[in-house]
Amino acid sequence: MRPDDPQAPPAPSAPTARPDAHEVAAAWARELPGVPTRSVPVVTAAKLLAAALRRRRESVLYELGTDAATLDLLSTLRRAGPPYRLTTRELADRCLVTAGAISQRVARAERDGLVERRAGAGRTVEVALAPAGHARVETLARSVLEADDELVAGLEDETLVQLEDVLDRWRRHVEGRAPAPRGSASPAS
Amino acid sequence: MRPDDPQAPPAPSAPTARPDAHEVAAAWARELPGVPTRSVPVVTAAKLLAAALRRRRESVLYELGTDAATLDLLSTLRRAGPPYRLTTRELADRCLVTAGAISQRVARAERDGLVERRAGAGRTVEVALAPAGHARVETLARSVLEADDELVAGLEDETLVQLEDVLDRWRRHVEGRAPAPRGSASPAS
DNA sequence: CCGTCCATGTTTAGATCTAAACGTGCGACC
DNA sequence: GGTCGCACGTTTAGATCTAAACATGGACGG
Repeated sequence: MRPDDPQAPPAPSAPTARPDAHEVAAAWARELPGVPTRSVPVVTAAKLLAAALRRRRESVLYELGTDAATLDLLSTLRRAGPPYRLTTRELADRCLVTAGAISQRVARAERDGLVERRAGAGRTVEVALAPAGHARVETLARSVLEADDELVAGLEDETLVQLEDVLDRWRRHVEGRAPAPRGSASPAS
Repeated sequence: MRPDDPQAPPAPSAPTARPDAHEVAAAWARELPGVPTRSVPVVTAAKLLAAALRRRRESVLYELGTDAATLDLLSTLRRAGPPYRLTTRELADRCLVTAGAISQRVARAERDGLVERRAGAGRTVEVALAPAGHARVETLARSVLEADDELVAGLEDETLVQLEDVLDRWRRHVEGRAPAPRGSASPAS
């Protein structure tokens, strides 16, 4: 993270002509008759939604001078509550990435003065929020959660619960058909 | 892509203890009283679903000896129909990645004998499916679409349409609040 | 006590993407 | 005609992740 780096690249730019999922399905049906294309529109919709959420999150974070990986690290420490300290392994488990990735994230955050590393029991390493990191994550978390809140502002509580339920059940169904490795989605904010 | 590489890494492994989204929301509410957490469960659910879909896709492709980027390239050419040839720019637009990424994807695929590059009109470069690539994408597309079909096998057509509709509308809402840059989701198969 | 094994962290190699720096056909405009 | 500038494609630098190679502290069994 380089908060005030003047060399920082410009924020995300304009949208692209998006190929329509139904056209894709139609193209497959035309080119490979007999192949099942019923899944194409929904699967595509799910992917595009997640991509849109991710881009929006990144855009918000870019404005705040940071990135998703750093927020994930800091917010995991913050949510853990006092004394805001976790080992590399605990972080890896909670952030759903490998320990190697945490090691690198911590190195970057430490370089920026946001966290501190100290030896813990045995061979463990404890990562603690530094004062600067604590102040930082407070701002970031509030901004991101408030931004996210806008995304569901127009939705009834009941609608929200139903949507969450559908998405969760579908996910479990998908996971049931193929085990999930570590890494990928950061569930938190 | 290295179809039969004996040095290939093992396929995706076991699941990880997943932090519950409601617990995350509760933790924020506890640590930062007043911050809105209503969005956390749904946003998390959407991300995790997309991650699950992605992992499953990757797992299927791993079995078939390839990867998502290559499939995206080959299937975009295949879906275009005869003569199965597109310029770098057309590919970039349809695959939703930068032209630089396409250049690299094509270099890899060309190295594997799946596509061929030839000069087109002006400064354009045309990428065409090589015979091996054509045969390959046929298998890949069928396998992937059939695997995806299982994911929606238990769902009524009407349910599917409704779900797609909700996801699409939510995505448009999200995109309306923050422009989408290029790159990210591959919509196709 | 000592050796084996396991869990933990870090480091490195490799993959892949974006953004930006380049090099270059071509058409527009004067 | 000549020049300018755009659009295209490639290349490079930098970011970030996973998997694997390492290194090491502790526990447990003999």
